[in-house]
Amino acid sequence: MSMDKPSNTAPSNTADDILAAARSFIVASGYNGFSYADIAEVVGIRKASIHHHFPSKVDLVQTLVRRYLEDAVTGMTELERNVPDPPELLRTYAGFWAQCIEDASRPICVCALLASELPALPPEVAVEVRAYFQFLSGWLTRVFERGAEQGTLTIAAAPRAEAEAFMATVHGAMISARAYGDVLTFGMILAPTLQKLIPATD
Amino acid sequence: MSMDKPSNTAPSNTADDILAAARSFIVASGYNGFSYADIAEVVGIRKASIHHHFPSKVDLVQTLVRRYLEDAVTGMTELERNVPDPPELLRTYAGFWAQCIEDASRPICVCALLASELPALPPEVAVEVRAYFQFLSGWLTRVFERGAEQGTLTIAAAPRAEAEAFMATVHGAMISARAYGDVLTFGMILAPTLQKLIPATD
DNA sequence: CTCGATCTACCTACTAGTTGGTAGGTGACG
DNA sequence: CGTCACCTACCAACTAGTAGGTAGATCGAG
Repeated sequence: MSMDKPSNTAPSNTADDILAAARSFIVASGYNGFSYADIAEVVGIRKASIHHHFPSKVDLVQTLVRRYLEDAVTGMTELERNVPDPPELLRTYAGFWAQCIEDASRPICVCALLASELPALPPEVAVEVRAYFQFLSGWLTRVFERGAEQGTLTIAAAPRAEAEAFMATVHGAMISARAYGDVLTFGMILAPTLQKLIPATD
Repeated sequence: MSMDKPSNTAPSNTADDILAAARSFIVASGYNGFSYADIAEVVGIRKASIHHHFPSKVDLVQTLVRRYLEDAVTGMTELERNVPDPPELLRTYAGFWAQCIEDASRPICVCALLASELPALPPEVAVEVRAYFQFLSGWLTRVFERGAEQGTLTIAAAPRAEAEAFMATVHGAMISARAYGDVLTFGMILAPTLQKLIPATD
């Protein structure tokens, strides 16, 4: 199997290209909205070659979502180190997605989209999507707990409930932006949401 | 398989059966998540017969979403006549969906799901989905306007923004409930959301 | 240094099954 | 009679996935 060091023989980025293509298809139309043929065309290889990197579609999407979660974990960890203030943390998180939607680089969260069609997902993928929600909800819960302790966030219910509500609003705002075809909708929705959570200071 | 005849003189309800089957498939897995063969099996007719009622898949889903919107319009109008109080209106709306999710009868809003995969939808369907969002947002905006005038709703931003935020939270909460596989999640999310909007009366 | 074994990344060609959709026929009924 | 609702029997295109082959890089042994 693989005891080799990937340090020198790195240039095979085809697997990453496949994952990137798959992600762009998934955020456009979900798990059933793309085929190996679609990916083959944009990556520039033959359909069968995809199976060399990802034996089945389940493997491909499972890898994709797992990596998506890993990126979220590292991203949130880094964000928290740079920006320790709970209100600023929420603002930065919301601002990140506002930016992603406005420049169309990531018009919606992969896991939010996949969760909406979760009953139809292969179980291997479903479990990864669920893990993403649990991680994000846990992270937000800790932010709200800290904000409540410090008095820097105004919360009316348990931190867990506030975190789930905040996450739901973010995901719903992505969907609304998509429904209206208006990238500014996301920011319009998050503004009052953040305003209610952050005591007026200025 | 049996040729049981609809001896009751009712008009052909096959079209409605097809629409009902399509809806249950769509809420499970989206536009690309079902086929004419799937519908034929649960309705108990042959695949080709569906084309007699709905010439194409686009016709079928377009009819479905249009009727979904019509039902929403009549439902909201009736609701507003019975329950004129803005806070109670929001509570009833949220409670309706909480009930639908808990008894699994409508585990998610058809249009919220379709909106998430909107770029992949046929334009005829996309326009109906957009119309649903516009109607619901408009209705909620009027509720928030009235609540703000009366002082029965505590809003921090423009009624339109509050309405969009509320709608987004409802849709996001549906997705979270689905992601966690926990029907009580929806209610947990809506509780603090409503609490913030409705001034304490006790 | 060279020979061959092995591995990687890709290919052509194919399979079995599914997709939405069509053509044309049949029996019931007013 | 014609219309309606449904049928059988198709179709071309597409689905994920498989079989087997090839060019080139790598590597260890003689």
